[in-house]
This record gives sequence, structure tokens and C-alpha cells, in this order.
Amino acid sequence: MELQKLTNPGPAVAKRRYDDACGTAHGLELIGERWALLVMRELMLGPKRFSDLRADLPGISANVLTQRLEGLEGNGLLKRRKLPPPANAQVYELTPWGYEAEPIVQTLGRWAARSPAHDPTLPISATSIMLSFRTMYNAERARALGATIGFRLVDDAFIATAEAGELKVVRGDPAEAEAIFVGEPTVLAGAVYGKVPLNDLAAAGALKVEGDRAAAERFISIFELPPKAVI
Amino acid sequence: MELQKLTNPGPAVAKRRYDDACGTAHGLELIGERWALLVMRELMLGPKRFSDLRADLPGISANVLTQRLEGLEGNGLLKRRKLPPPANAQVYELTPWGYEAEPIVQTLGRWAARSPAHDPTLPISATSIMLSFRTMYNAERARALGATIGFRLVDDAFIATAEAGELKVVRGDPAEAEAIFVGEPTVLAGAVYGKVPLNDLAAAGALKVEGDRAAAERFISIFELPPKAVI
DNA sequence: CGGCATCCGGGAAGATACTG
DNA sequence: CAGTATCTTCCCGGATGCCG
Repeated sequence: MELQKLTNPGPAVAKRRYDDACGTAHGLELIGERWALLVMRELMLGPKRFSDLRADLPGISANVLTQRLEGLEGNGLLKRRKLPPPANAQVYELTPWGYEAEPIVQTLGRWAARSPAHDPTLPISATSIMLSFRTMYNAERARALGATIGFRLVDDAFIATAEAGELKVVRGDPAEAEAIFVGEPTVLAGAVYGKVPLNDLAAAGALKVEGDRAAAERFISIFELPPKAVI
Repeated sequence: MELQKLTNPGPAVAKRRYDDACGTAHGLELIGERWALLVMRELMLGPKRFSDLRADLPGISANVLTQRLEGLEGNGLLKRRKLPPPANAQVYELTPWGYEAEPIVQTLGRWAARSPAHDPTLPISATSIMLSFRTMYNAERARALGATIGFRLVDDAFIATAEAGELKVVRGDPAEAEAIFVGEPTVLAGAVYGKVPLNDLAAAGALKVEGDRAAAERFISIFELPPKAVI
């Protein structure tokens, strides 16, 4: 049994809405609150648990994460699901419509990458860097490349396949990959976007490459950041 | 001469940032605050004055609009410009990089239009409806159509040209248009997306069509809303 | 009138502690 | 592990007033 707050002023106080038929305004009501789109981003490559979300969104507090998850669930963008025994853990998973928000994440990210204020040395989550591959690959260069590359990033593993100019990224164990990157996401980002030489990172023990080193180098070469905007 | 707030706790208190190298997170720092993207939207078809922005964003308060304009200017997304005499008015205009944010507005709007909770009967601004034409036209149907249509929406006028499957929308006086819609943006939205018959609207005096009525009907027919998402 | 600055109330976000 | 509870801080929204 729940009590309504007695001090609740009732429906006379309109909640923070944009009274606007524009789809963009409605989109902001759905996913425009602080942290909401980043929670969506973290779920784009598959369901996660509360504590994983918390770990991958440094700075979010538990109660805000709870509120965002409730809001997104209420808006039909994600669902709570209980994994079958023996895992028995509760996970949060995007609905099909939730997954369709990926172009928003991509478009915003690609645009913001041109910002002169963008600091690429900050920490980055495993999901972020894998999603960025989908956004930032050069289709022309990828066309010339057929490759299956694996990633073991701390707790998560992914497989990226470049084929006929398309780049696919899925969560999963990279068994058949030609090369496998092993290390932390932020270091991987330095290698791919900062073009820090793999040799240096390997020597420092920061990022290992298992398998075909040349294939790993070719993979890195298909990514490029857009030019900075001139203000 | 400006005074720093004496109560300012100094740089010890980190401002609300997402410490995240992900481009999406940085994008949210640039344009993720409440109202910011809607301010950008209102400037997408050309500069505006403070009071016009306020009128086109119902619900925004003057001080919040001031803060957003300062923030967006500081981020290099817009500039204040003084019109030459005799106008002498100050206007806010997007920078080239600011204009490049249009795909964000579009992607978000197209995605959110699928929301079951979207209420298309709310008021809509002139800029919103004109921008939505760029987003929502069916390229296939537009290909079969060559048309120049004008719009006189209260204080603003626009020209839309459909040509070779492309739809262009610019601010300007519609002199040469085959047909001109005259009325309020919200009523126009009802005609285009609600498919309210033009005859009914004309009879009610809500929306007039000057010129070639058949051309106006054909123009409306190239737009369609995406199917609602199933939750 | 346009473009703010200021003050205030309410509510959202952040940090920390605590519980099943 | 998966959240609540509580407290503080800050932002948003509304009203008012200043000033060219």
C-alpha cells in the first residue's frame, strides 16, 4: 500500500513538459533527462544489471539510476527481465523500439566528436568504444577489408566483423577472431583514435594483441575522427 | 567590471559533467540541457530575436532562455549579431557547426514520432512544422512531384521546393509558388499529418490556400508519419 | 519593448549511508 | 547485489524590476 504525498499539490501543477507537438520535443520528454540517453547507450549491445550500469556510468548515483530506469521502463523503452536460474539475476533490456534509438546516439556522437572541447582522454566504457566503431568507421576503407576482430575488455567481450563495407559489432566470446585486443577500453580508444602505436601499448603491458598483429593494425586503420569544427 | 560570487566554492566543486570520452556524452554536455536543443531547432531556418524565440518556445522563461543562449554561444553553436540600421535589432544565429546539428533534431524527431504517447494536437511552431517537412517527406512520392509551395504562417514565411526527390525548405517570401498555405502552423500540421481535408479547413476559415489547390493537395500527399512502435 | 539581473519556491541531481 | 533513505546542493520556472 502506498501513500500519496499529502503535500502533493495535485494535477494543478503541470509536470515539466514542453507543450509542443514537434517530434523532437516529444523525444526530449522521452529520453531528454540527464543520464537517460547514456543509460540507453549502455544497453545498446545487450542487457545489463543494475550494478554494471552503475559501474559503466561513472558519476551516476544509485537513486538517479533507479529513477531513469523507472522512467525509461514507463516510456516503453526498456524492460526488467529476470534471468532463469541459476543466474537468477535481474537485468534491464531495451525493447525493440528502444534499440531503434541507436541512430540518435550515433548522430549526436558523430556531431559532438567535431567539438573543439571534446576530450578523448577521459575514461570510456566498453560499450561506448564498441558502439563508436559502428559510428566512426570509414566505409571506403572497410570495403577493402574483410576481418573478424575480437575484444576482451575487462568484464565484457565483443566480436567485430568488417565485411563488404559494413561493420557489425556484437557481444560475445571471440573464438574465431583473427586478432583479439585484450585490455581496458580507454587504452583501446587511444590506440584506435589516438593512433598510439600498438607496440608501445604492448610494451607497457596496457593492451595486448593476440593472434594476427597485422590484422589488428589494419582494423585500426579503418577508423578516423571527423575534422574539428571551426568556430 | 564583474564580481565573482563570493559564495562560489571554487573549482573544488566539479560542475555537472559526464566524465566520459564518448562523443554522445560530450554532445549531451553541449546541447543536453533542458530547452537547449529546442532553441537550436528554432534557429535552424535562420536567425531570430530574443522575443521571437520566447514566443516560439511556449513555457520557457526569460532567464532560462538567457542562460541557454549564453551556454550555446559559449560552446560555439550560435552567435549574437546586430542587424544593421534601421533594424538595429540583436539576433541570435547558429554558427556553421550549429547548423550541422540539424540531423540530431531530425533523427530524434523521427524516432519520437513513433511514440504511442506522442500527441500531435499540441501547438507547434512555424519552424517546427517546416523542419518536419524535411524529415518526414517520402522521397519516392516526392520524386514524382515537382512543386514550389509557399507558406505564410502568422509572422513567418517559407518556400518549399520538391524537386528530383529532394525537398528544400527556406525562409523567404513565397512569390512564385504554385500554391500558398496561409494560416497557423498547428492547423497546417493537422492538414498535412492529420489529413484533415483542406476543404473543411478552408470552410472554417482556419487555413487558406492561394493558387493551385490541386498542387497543395499533391504536396500534402508526400508526407506520412511512421508507424507507431509496439511496446 | 528587448535583454537581461534578482529573488524565491519547488524539484531534480549528487553524495552518503543504510537495508533486505 | 540491488536498490532505499536522507540530506544537501543546484537547476528550473515564475515573478518582478532595472535600464537602455
